[in-house]
Amino acid sequence: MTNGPASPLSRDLIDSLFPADLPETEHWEQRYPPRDLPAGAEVTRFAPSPTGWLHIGGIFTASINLALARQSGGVNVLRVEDTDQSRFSEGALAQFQAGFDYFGIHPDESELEGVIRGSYDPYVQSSRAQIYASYVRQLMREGKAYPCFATKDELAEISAKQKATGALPGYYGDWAVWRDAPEDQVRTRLSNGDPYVIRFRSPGVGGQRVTYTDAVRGELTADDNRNDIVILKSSENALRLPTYHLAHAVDDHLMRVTLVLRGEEWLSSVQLHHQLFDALGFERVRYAHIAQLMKQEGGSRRKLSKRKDPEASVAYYVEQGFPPEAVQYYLRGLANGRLAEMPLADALAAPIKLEDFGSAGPLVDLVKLEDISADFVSGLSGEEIIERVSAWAQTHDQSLVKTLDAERIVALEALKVERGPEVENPRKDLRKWSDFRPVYGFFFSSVFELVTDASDERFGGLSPEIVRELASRFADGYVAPSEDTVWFDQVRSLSQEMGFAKNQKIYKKDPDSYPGSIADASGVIRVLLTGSRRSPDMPEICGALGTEEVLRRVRAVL
RNA sequence: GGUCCCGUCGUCUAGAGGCCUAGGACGCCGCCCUCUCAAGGCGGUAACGCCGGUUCGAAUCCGGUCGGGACUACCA
Repeated sequence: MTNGPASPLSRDLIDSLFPADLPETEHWEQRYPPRDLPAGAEVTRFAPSPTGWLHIGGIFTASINLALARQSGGVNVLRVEDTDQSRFSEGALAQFQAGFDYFGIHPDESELEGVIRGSYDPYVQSSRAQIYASYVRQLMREGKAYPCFATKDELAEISAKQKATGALPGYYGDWAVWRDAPEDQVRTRLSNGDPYVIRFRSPGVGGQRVTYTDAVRGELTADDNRNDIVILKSSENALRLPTYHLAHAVDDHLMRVTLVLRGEEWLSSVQLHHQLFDALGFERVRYAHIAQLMKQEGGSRRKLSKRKDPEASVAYYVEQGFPPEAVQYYLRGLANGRLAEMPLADALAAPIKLEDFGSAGPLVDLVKLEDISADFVSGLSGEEIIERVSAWAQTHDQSLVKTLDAERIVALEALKVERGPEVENPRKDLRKWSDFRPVYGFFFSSVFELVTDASDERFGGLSPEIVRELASRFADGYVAPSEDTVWFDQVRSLSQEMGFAKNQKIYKKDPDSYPGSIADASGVIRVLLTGSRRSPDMPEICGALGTEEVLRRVRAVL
């Protein structure tokens, strides 16, 4: 078995496979010179495929990449990996943009919506076909790559035989039928116009072990790669594009990337990538393989999947209106556990450490995220909340925008209730912007629906007569809240006059003697005012609503 | 099947041979506060996957085993 670069095909044959004016690799090396950066500066990159909304794991990886570059005084690149035309989804780039904007991720170099930032462009792989071709030609001239005419069926046959005989799957050794094919055979197929791919001639030997260091996992050992993987896709396509492996090597070298941070699903490709870097004469990059975000399913866990799990897509967080800070904080805590123990602002400012990454894939815990989020929102002022809710509603709840615009004063009053700098223990009833309507909607006359039926079940089974009497007497004697009165006293005395139990304990001891407890009585007023048995502090609500509106709501049931 | 990665409360984790009767956070449960919620206060529940070995001593080191995950494409 031959492994080293065997006698290459003749130069004229190889060159005839490429455009005559294709630049030499030296051209690209000069076009994309090493970066002038201080020592220790990391050049990182985030390289998603345009297949729709970003995976939340993408935001995870993207922000860590960005942080690593920023905290080291380096550069962060966004590169679009669209070498698989069949998976391309229209609008994906706009969705990337929307996701990045939402989370405030702004790479230093990118190419989105036609705007190029950075001088190592283009940043979209389908625009780099010529570059890859130069390097493939070089590899072929050196006998490190060769054309393969095996058809899909032939490949399937090979793999079936391997399976039947228990041989390792792959295109290697005797299975690599085109690896050392005689030149005249290649010429014949070429003149027939048969489609072909270019394969890498792997220098790997079966059973050979290799060791390398991963920046998060430390020293790793594995069998060396010996598969002659495809590096340039079929000539059937008008535009010959590379596979991920070749594109990764060429792009990360030419973009002068120093640290490749990617998901652990790439771990088993490292040996191959090292071979490729070596064959191309590139300096090897440092790798950091981080764990995948997981999802609990039954007794086991699996990769969080965009197809199955709504929370896997960035769209979910954007649509629900989770504050980006909270999501970022949560994600950072997942990356480096110690950051989760810090206050949000500190954690977002603290550096990320590769060695602090956990190796196991964490489960995404939406409940925890919501807790973080509620805590974050409770620290915001009413103005800030309105601003953010409005911005969110702009694309997700148009009618709420109108309400907020028209009744801004009301909105402000609503958000003053048990909130603000002087409040020691602010309300934590808002986790995401979409919570605003269900939680605070009743403050707005245009959103609130009057409760007109005295036998409404929200009154908790009190007789309609009692409900009406309560409403009527409350309204008639209503006094707006003020500083020197205890507002609730009017409810208290009214409910006592009507025979309600003074408190829950008394009522529970002897339920038959009372129509209900004071909680039931105040519940009636609460339902009339808010439409719900649960609400913030009533006097504050009344203050915000104003006497006229309070009376209108209470009397609606009469 | 093969290769690799991973394994501490339900979840995220702290833990680098004695500071571990294993700490924190979220959740859950209870109590308190209370006109209902959201909170808040206090308390509680709950984990080193398993088996061997090394050692005076192991969650920490070693071996095995079990379990989970990833890869095994002209997808990334």
